[in-house]
Amino acid sequence: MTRRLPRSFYARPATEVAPDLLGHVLVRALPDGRRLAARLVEVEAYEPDDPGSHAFRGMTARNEVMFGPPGHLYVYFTYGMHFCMNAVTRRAGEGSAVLLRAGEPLAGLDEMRAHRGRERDVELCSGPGRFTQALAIARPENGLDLVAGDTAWIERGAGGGNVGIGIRVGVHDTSRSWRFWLEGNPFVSRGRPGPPSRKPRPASAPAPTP
DNA sequence: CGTTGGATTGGCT
DNA sequence: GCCAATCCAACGC
Repeated sequence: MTRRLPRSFYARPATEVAPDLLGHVLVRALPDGRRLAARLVEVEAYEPDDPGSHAFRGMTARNEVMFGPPGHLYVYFTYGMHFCMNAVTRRAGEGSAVLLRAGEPLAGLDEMRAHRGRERDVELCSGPGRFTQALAIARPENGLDLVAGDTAWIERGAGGGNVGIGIRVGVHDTSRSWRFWLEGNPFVSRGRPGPPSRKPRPASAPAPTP
């Protein structure tokens, strides 16, 4: 039996691949042979013709992996200090991917703690920048093959759980609710959007005075 | 060529 | 809740 997700899994629209990835397990093999693993609990889809996507304005040196064949890892650098990782979807030339935003640590937690400089489990992989740091994924890992490579891959997991759906973090587009997470999972990132967290107060009521 | 702000995080008010 | 950190891609002139 094969545990690794095949190329065909990724060769679909990102909006289909993204929710299907929840519950599967991202495995990272370090150069020294040690393995780290985390269950995917939060992802976001980025499609062609999607103004929120890096691929929207065409291929550049930065996003060229997004336009390559599916099942590869697209890693980019942002805010001058963080890396984010995506699984490339659709067919070569189409420019689409799924951002891996958060994971539940399963194996190699001590390595993750060392990479992160943090102790608590919930601070290891709960956020796109944290996730890449915990798994030691950066510029050199951009473009690696998740299907045929031996550096990182995604294995079938238990899946399951209710899937929460909301707008993507940092993308001001309320018409595309392409953020997916495992409802109630404590390892989901602190991303602001999703369901409204505060009840509206009557307009006539006085503002709360703390 | 200069400016702007980002698919973020962590620390401080 | 607010904001600095710190690089660089995208865009305007």
